[in-house]
Amino acid sequence: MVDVARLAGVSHQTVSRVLHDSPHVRGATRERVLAAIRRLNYRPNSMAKALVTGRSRTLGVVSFDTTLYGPASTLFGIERAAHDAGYAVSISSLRSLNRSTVEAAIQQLRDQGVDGVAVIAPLQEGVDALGHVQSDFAVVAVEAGPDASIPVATVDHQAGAMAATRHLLNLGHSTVWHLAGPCDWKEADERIKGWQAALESVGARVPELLRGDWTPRSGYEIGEKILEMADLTAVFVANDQMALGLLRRLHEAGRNVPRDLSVVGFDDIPESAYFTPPLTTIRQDFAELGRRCLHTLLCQIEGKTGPTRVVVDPELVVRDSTAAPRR
Amino acid sequence: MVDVARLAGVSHQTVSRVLHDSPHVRGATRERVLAAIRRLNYRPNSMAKALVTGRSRTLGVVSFDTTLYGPASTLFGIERAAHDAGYAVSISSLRSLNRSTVEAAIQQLRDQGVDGVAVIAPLQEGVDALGHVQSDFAVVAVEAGPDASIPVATVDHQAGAMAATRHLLNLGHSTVWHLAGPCDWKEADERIKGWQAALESVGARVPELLRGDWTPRSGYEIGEKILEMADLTAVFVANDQMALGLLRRLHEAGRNVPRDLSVVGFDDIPESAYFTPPLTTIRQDFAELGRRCLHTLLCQIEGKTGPTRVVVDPELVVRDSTAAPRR
DNA sequence: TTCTGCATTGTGAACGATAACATTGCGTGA
DNA sequence: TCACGCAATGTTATCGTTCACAATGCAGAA
Repeated sequence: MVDVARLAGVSHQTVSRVLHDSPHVRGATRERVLAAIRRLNYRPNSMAKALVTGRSRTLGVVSFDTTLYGPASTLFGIERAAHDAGYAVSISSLRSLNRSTVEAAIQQLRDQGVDGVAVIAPLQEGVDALGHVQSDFAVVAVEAGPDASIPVATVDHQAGAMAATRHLLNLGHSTVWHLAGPCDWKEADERIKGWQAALESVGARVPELLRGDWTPRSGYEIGEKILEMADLTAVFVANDQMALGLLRRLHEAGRNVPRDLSVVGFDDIPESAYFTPPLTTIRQDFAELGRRCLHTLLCQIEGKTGPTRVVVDPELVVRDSTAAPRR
Repeated sequence: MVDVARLAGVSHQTVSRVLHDSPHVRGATRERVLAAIRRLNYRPNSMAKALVTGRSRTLGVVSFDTTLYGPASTLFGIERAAHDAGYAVSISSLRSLNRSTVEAAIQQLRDQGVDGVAVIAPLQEGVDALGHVQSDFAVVAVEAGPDASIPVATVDHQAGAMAATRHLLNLGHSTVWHLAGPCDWKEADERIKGWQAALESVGARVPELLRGDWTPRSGYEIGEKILEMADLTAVFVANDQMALGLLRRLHEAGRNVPRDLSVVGFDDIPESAYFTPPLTTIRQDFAELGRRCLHTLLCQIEGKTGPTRVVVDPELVVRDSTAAPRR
């Protein structure tokens, strides 16, 4: 910067002013400085700037290391929105999600100088950790369920689950079974609640809950059980990967979906439309989630009052895995 | 830091020495300083440190914005390895991959102060951009094909394609068709080369190339063509998603895989084992790729001579989508 | 005793920017 | 004509570190 100043015959402060479009610079001076900047191929040092301003224009994202479609899509949604807002994004992906790992990740990002962090913390344990971050630091939780003590951005899993369940009930199924995600996952809980509420609202029986772990394998294994249940005509599966495993098991057993059994998934991963049969599912708009999440975070950073709770609506996508029950 | 120094009754330099485990500090002094650090909950400011040392211990990853399994897995592989090496990771995901976007992304990360970048640049255009970064900056290209002018880490796509093709030939197919990825992708090119080489090495006819765009949809659409080809008994598809689309189309037309037609994919996405039928495919070890890639990058940063070309071997996973041809 | 040498600690100047305040020069109204 | 105000620019301190070197104290050797 002083080199630029020298070449342009001004002080470094004037260079700084040109860089910030300050109105207190004469046109001719501005031109000279800009020419010098180009000539020397000068690039401002963002770390020096961050040191003095206390803002790095960098955001952190803590995410759960996974090949799951949801978290990865959310991460990219946030990155895109952050980039558009002129923020850089640092990531920290966790091998295991619990209070100490989440706290450590946040601390590490903070030490690194980020202005705020988004935590993709779908597990209850992850949410708990967030209650304890110092309140002078901007944090937003993604997918943290409805009762977190800090700002949250989330898809409305209950609404999605209700839409899925209602769709099956409307087709004429007397009740709907549910293959849920693992216990400690907030999204799994919310989807269970939505499913229950939909059944109860029409007075349908609430069958025993089935538990998977999000993997196709677990869907396949639960398929074993499902094959033995004579009265089962409709299943709402908590994600598309498990639904895939289930479809596979049913196919192996010679059961026809949707004739013998209707299946609805959740997520709408890119593969779902090409399953056998193409899967009826709930689509989540992760890009929108990322945008809204970022907005919340920026409001906190800038000290503005932003939304403390952001909810994105999911959407039912009807394909060929659902039909009226056989009589 | 001066607060800590004052509390411990030493100079800021001594605090710095304690932080760096310098041997020139008396045990008692060290203890006093450490106590002060704990007492004040002092955290070093990494940006101030970066400003003076010129190293930020942060790496950049430029990736192509996508939900594709490969790039996302590679990113996480790199992040994990970087984290273990004590480096933070900043990401910049591109909407479109061409020379100017790649150059801009690298420049932006550089301005941000990263010590080096890994570019996940599977397109020829992306690779071209890398030829022009200043040579004083550490860059490694991931999946950039074999002829790049800078260090490269890549899966051996040719070997993978050869393994897939040979597997089909060994089953007794007289030749193997290939549903390739889009033209400008290096991985697509390499897989084509491997396929051709495998066919030529046994004197088999090299059939007309089929082109998709990695999406399940394109696999489905090419399926239309494939249905009309009477002499086609085996297809090597350049990724699992397209293979899924193809399987779907074949299923709709009543063709049985593998009885009527054998299919091999590439990637081994988590869903592949549960396709109908479970897909024979080529597995890529993205975690290993990330590790090796990071090692190359760190060697450059530290001025050591590291590998200039890293190749990770893929692995054939045989499932149920391949069989001997009907006679 | 006095000097040398090493272990330990301190001092001041970077690093590259912004912030706050100081200075200069010029047009303007009394 | 002269003080005043404002526009344009310059000066100096500061952010929180590390680096290079200076200074101190004490033990052992001459």
